[in-house]
Amino acid sequence: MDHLSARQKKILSFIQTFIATHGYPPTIREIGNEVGIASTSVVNYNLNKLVERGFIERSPDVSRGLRLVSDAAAEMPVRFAEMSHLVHVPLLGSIVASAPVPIPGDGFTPQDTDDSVELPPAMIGKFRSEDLFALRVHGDSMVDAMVADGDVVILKRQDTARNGDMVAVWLNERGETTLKKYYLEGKRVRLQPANPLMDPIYVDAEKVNVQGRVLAVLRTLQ
Amino acid sequence: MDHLSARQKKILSFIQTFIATHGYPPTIREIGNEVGIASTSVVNYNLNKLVERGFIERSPDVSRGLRLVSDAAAEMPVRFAEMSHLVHVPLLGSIVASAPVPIPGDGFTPQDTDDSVELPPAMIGKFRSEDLFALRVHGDSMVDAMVADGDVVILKRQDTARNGDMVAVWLNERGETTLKKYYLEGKRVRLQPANPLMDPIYVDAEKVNVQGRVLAVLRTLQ
DNA sequence: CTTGACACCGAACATAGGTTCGGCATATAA
DNA sequence: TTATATGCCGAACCTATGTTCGGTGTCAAG
Repeated sequence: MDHLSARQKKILSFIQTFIATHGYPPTIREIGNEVGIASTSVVNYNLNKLVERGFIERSPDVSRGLRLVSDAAAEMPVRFAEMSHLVHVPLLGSIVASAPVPIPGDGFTPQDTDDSVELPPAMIGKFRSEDLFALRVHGDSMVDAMVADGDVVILKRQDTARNGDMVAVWLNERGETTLKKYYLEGKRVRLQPANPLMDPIYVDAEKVNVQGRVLAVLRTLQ
Repeated sequence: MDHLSARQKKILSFIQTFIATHGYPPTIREIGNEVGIASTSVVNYNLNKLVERGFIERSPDVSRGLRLVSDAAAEMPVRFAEMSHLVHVPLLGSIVASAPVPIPGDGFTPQDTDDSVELPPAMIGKFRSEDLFALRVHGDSMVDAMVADGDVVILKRQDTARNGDMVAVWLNERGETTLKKYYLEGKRVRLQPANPLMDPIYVDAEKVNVQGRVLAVLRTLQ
């Protein structure tokens, strides 16, 4: 099966853009630097995976001896997407009301998952893609945030919020994760649902743990 | 002047064919071998001449650090360049409850607008991008469809629907546009809100004008 | 003739960059 | 549990490859 890990997708798209901008392919070390791989052997390892799956070809003992497989264009829309300029955001898991958000670095690292979401660069704005992660919403517990079952939420990892930010918070007193707009008012926090028909809740500021800021919500049907 | 020696022309054309066949540029020694130059320094010398005359560019200390300059590159297969870009969907206008949806070909053509939305190819699935258009939601009239003020809805133009499709419909009896899930039940249509807490409405099948099918909903914050 | 620019050679040098290998986790299979 | 496979790390290894430099021959100008 030609499923690629997030890391391999990242490598592939980096090779593509590198060739486009430089006119020659990147070295193993250049790839490792960009993708965040410490050892050249690991890059080598993943490049061989890409060869096995037919995305690239290599010439042994040749520096920069890489080429993208030419018929990848004609192949599948899947591969079409693999090599585009898209930003890959790791899909870390799911978000439910009854548990804290899985956050990268907190036992969840991007390498742990091979699932990822592709985003147009315009959607993530000026933020670095390393700070971003995605979660799939399960269940209808976020309906008051106008987020439906199956939606994907794009988050930027941060533990503080400014007024008006839509954030994912963990309310330790209630044992509950929720998505709300954040407003600090004195010593308490007003958490305002996105749905204008719903009422806000008020929580003591110390009981609010900001997990991340919501940058986008994606819903694809069918 | 622009004049190149026979040797330099030979070098240039070799670089071109080498890149075309290998996917990466040749080394100095590979060039020398092919063109019949014994010393690497002489190849280096002539390459610098080609740089001076603007035919190629070089990156110092980089193996195979060559690239053909624009017009030479224009002859190269640019297969990956254009396919790597995002799908552009025209943003035709806004969708409100009180007016029919602006549909391409119905007085609204993609050329009429210069605004567009970039999408990852994965999000539009197998559909042709020509059939797609986007609308921005204004106001809170779509909250029962879990669509908020400011969201962008990606639609595929079609005037029929299958059961379960999320569609944009114009209800001429009510004079209202709405986003609902479509279920044909006998001679009437059940229009089910996405929000599971809301109740469906029932409309005579002839009074329902399907404007398009919703493929995705995008919400970007900040 | 001398000088100097031009094109080239050969060899030595330095480093950019691919390859290999032992080891360490984690997960799934036996 | 013990295996086996996968993904990763770090270091050592070695060669592929760009750079430098002292020479040689030619030719035209001073």
